[in-house]
Amino acid sequence: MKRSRPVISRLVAHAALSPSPSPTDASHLDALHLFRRAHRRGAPLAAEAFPPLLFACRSFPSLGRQAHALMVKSAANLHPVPATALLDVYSRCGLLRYALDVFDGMSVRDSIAWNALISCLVRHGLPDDAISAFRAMAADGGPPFTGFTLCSMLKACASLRAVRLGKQIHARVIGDGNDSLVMATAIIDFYSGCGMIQEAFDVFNRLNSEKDVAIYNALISACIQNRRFKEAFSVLGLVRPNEITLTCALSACSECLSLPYGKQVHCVMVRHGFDSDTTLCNAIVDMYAKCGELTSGRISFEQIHHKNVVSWTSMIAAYGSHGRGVEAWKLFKRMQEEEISGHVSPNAVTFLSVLSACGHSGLVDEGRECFFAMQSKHGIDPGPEHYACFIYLLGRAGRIEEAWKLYCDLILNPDNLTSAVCIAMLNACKANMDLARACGQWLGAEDLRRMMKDRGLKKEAGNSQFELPVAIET
DNA sequence: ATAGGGTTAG
Repeated sequence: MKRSRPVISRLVAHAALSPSPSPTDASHLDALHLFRRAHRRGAPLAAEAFPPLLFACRSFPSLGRQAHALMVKSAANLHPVPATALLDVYSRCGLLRYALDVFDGMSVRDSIAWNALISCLVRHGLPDDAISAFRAMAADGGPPFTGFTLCSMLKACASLRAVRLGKQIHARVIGDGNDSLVMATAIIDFYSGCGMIQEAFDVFNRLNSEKDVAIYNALISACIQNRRFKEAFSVLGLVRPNEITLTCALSACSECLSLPYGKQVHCVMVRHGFDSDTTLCNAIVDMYAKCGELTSGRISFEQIHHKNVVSWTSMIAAYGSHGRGVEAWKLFKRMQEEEISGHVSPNAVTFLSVLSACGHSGLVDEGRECFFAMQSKHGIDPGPEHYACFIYLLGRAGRIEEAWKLYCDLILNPDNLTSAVCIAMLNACKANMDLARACGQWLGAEDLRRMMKDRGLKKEAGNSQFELPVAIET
């Protein structure tokens, strides 16, 4: 069975064909090669072999599926340890369905298996299901909670703004005497997500232990999320920054339109040799674009070693917001050339950015091509926000009938009748009051109220500059 | 085998 069916060989060959753009991927590939050699020599597929193998599969989602097949062959999938590792790989690769199937198939579920499930649900934006799982875990016969469980639950509570449950968990953490930094960081992040900045500061100030950079980052991020930029910058002055600290700092600079401070952060980044961190580089591109320095943004973009989908999308969006639709479109085309060589592919946000850029510049044909290609070529279903953007584009270009037709198809499903869609259609109807009335007829009082509420929530804050009180520690 | 802090749109 070992030599005649070299599944791992094919699996690793497949990995070698696809490019490995980051050093992490490369080391994972090394691990896969090692596994292949052992497997070729006829080493038994012991259950212990799978967790490290699955760890290496994080970089290569298609391999996880094949590792799973090997686990079934050797019955390793019946052991909770490799099964949990498998669940986690599926979760990290965005394969929710497979992850849940693994959990359902487990006959023994310890705390770690439950934790991995809850973490998976939170990661996939299903906080309600995470809470249901949490309650199921608490039911008779379930394994006990651990700090891991409570950390994931705090995240679920933040995304639901479930203040009561979150506070109950906070109380439980105190009752357990769990005063770890990880837990405190999760609690700060929970209060921050619920808009309770004072509570976040209280947790931070009550800590007795030595603080690490992650908890400072959480506090800085909390200030920024709650628009307390001055405080964000003063906390920033208290910590030796890492890549994440600087990324936070940049988002504050972008929000405040503070170019001089953004440049300082850029300098600190270079001095610390953090320029291989793609996320940080993406924030640099965004900061320059938001502060009006499009060319500096472009230069920074070109210098990113391992551009990911966010890098490309940020630059496309930068051109779009500067009214440079043609440049945005060109970059989108170039991105797709890179896609053919296997590096990156556009996601839903990319398409929205392209549609928006085309809309601002009146590129109707390009916008239409983009809208239809996202489904047919890339298998991404447009959400209501894509429809809204496309309808807006068509309306601005005077293609009211085309917009109307799209709108009528769209709202056959009431879930699509979002405020953005209605506003876009009403905008398109400006030149045609009969259509505007027809459009308005679809809306009940509830919808109108919802629309106005949504508009209120999304109102842009005014852009003003202010002096920043401290300098960054280098 | 599971947990904390980060970037993209409207």
